[in-house]
Amino acid sequence: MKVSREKAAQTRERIVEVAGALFRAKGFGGIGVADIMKAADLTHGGFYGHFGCKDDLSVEASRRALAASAARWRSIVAEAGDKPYPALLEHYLAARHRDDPAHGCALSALGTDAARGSAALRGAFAEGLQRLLDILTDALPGFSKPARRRKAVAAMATLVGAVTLARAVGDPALSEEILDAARQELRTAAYR
Amino acid sequence: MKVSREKAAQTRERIVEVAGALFRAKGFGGIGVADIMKAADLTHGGFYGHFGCKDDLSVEASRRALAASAARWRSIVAEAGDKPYPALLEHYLAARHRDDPAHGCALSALGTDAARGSAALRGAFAEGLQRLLDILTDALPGFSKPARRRKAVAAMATLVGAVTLARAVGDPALSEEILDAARQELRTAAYR
DNA sequence: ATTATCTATAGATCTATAGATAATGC
DNA sequence: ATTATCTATAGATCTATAGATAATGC
Repeated sequence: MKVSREKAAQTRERIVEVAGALFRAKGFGGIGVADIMKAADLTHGGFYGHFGCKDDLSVEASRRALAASAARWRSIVAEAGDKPYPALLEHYLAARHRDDPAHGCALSALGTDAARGSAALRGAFAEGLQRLLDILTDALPGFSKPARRRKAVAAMATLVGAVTLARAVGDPALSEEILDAARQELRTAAYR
Repeated sequence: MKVSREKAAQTRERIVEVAGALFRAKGFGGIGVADIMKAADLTHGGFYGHFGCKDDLSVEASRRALAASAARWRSIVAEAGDKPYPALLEHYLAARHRDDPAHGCALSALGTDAARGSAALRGAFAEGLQRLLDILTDALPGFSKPARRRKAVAAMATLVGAVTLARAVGDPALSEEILDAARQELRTAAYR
């Protein structure tokens, strides 16, 4: 059942795409190669024609997911006019984002998992984080460039921590409170 | 090889303690019941005399770890004199904390894992978080009680996000930058 | 002829259980 | 007699590989 070279490249893309969502939803260890391949309508054994091992896919899927987040952020900035920063906050701290980790930011979906991952994986996270920080630094109002960079780094920590905690606690009221508090404090810190 | 009832209670404590460290270091799925028992100098089969299933241990170990963090925070506040808030920041955002997840805060060691856990596990995380927020709210200077609570929630998100990201990125310079930025921004926001 | 995909399986690991063992405590 | 712990194992799952199959592309 061989397919064309072009189709094979598309198959590979599909594996990366599907894996990105499943990893974010269930963690790197929470989903197996066989189930990823099944979700991509392929058989288990075919995987190793595309990737050397599961970790290689983890790295590539993380890279892809973080690059997709950066692209989304850029389009939000482009559409937000003169107040891109609050627009990014609303986007990241939305209940929609909290409730759909599979299609959201890999930092808040896989942050603590990545810390235990390979050097290659952590490299992908560092690279992806830097690109998000670049966008956030440019989106912040006023201040000098170093001050905006510092504010961007701290804001990124707040965003990731808030969504992580909002997902980790069962209590819906507490979950809302976390997102609200982060939104309000970040906005105040930037526009005081 | 039966032991006394008292010894058995101590055995159970030891399992919870050892599991708390191993879960924080390797994630809930990253360490098995057999290895936890081996680390506690016991055999695999003995586990099920103390706990119904692995998830029960996850819940109890998380509860214990978060309660230990709260106790540590209280002693830091008690020793910090009139500036407890900066003392808590220094403690949490220290390189020592980042580099030793096994004995640090469960929120930044297991945050994204907890989000995928059972309702009982997420309940334990919510309860543990509330106790840390109580301490942080009391430690914050000035403002009204509701404003301090809001600042505490946002600060907690920043702390957890910063340590999570500092661990997730391979790059040591970026890791330091994250901790420094969080420290500086949080202190400024409280004492301006 | 090459190669993308599939079938089948080896080998490791993980949770949970059953039954045996031996020390405690009525 | 009770029970904390141990030995042994069932059953499921997971990564990775080997070899077969069938469509592509020289």
